[in-house]
Amino acid sequence: MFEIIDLPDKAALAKLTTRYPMLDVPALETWLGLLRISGDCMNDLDQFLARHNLSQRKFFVLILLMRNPDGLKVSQLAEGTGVSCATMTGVVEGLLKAGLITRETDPQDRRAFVVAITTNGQDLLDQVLPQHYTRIKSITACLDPGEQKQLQTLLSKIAFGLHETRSRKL
Amino acid sequence: MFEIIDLPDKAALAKLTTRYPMLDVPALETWLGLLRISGDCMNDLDQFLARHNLSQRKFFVLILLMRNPDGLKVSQLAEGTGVSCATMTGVVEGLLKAGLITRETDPQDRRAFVVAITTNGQDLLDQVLPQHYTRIKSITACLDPGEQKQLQTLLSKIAFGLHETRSRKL
DNA sequence: CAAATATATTTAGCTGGCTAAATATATGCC
DNA sequence: GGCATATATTTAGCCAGCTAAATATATTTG
Repeated sequence: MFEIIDLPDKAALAKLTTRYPMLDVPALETWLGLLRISGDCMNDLDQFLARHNLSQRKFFVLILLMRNPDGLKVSQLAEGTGVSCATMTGVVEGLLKAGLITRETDPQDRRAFVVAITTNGQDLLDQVLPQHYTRIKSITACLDPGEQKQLQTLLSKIAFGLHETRSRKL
Repeated sequence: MFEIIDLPDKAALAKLTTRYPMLDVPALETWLGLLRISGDCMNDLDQFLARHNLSQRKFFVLILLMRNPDGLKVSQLAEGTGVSCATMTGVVEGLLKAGLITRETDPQDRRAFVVAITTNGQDLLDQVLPQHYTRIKSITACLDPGEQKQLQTLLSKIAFGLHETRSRKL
């Protein structure tokens, strides 16, 4: 997790700039601010979910399964939550043990397993998601609708800049 | 790492709202957007640093040591980069092996070690930081100075909202 | 001054990522 | 039909976090 506590102050930044003239202080502050705040949000999410014995990964898997009542293959879960199949095997293992999902062989493809949410799993989501959504509403409550739109626009510009930077192979 | 690939579309969100009426769709979109983009930036940073055989943690440690030429204790490094002392022991181990830092007993406190950056370590930073700062400038280049200020303001409102939410123990 | 407490670091063992290789099954192409 | 290739999953082994307990040294206090 990104968690710089000891951020440079103005004096430190000035010194850095003499050593590294390409340093754009406002750009760095913007970037640091983004990663810092979002890191805090991420930690907060982890702590909230931990109270329900869930990790981010398990939580996302349950949500994906709720959206797909016919079940999903392990590989689809891996792709949908951005981890490898090997990792997803472990996540599925944990959720199975907790009784939150089922895993059955796919009648269409005997290589594959179809994973589906159980009543217990849905009950857990029905308990966690209302709190989760209430928290998210509270976290963003300081932004009026216009500001939320603004933030999303600015973030998408960053996403574009990131994409550009990568395609320029910097 | 936060990495939801399969975000809900409008139809899925509408369905969710009927099940969970407290769901504020724009708030959720704002929050998801923030964590998504910053997750992408984080992955990008990891990949960039990996090309120089550095992790985020090692990188931050080297930067802290550059800012503190007289060296820092293991506990100070742990605190400054947001990990436990136990974890920092491992990070220091790796940096020692790579010849980027030194570790000597503190003459003032024989329980402690003082860690300092070596010439090799500084040379590595002198190679990595210019690229790093150039990349950050490029990533944020789509935002003019006013927009950068705006983004920072909006982010600090989120930080405030997060703090409020936590102190309300939601 | 000696005992209790606090601080600095390390060790051991856990968790949850990862990749690469193994296994099983499907699919495509002669 | 049968071989080559592709896909789905698991296993094994690595890395980097974490906490709790161990060790060593400082500091405080009766």
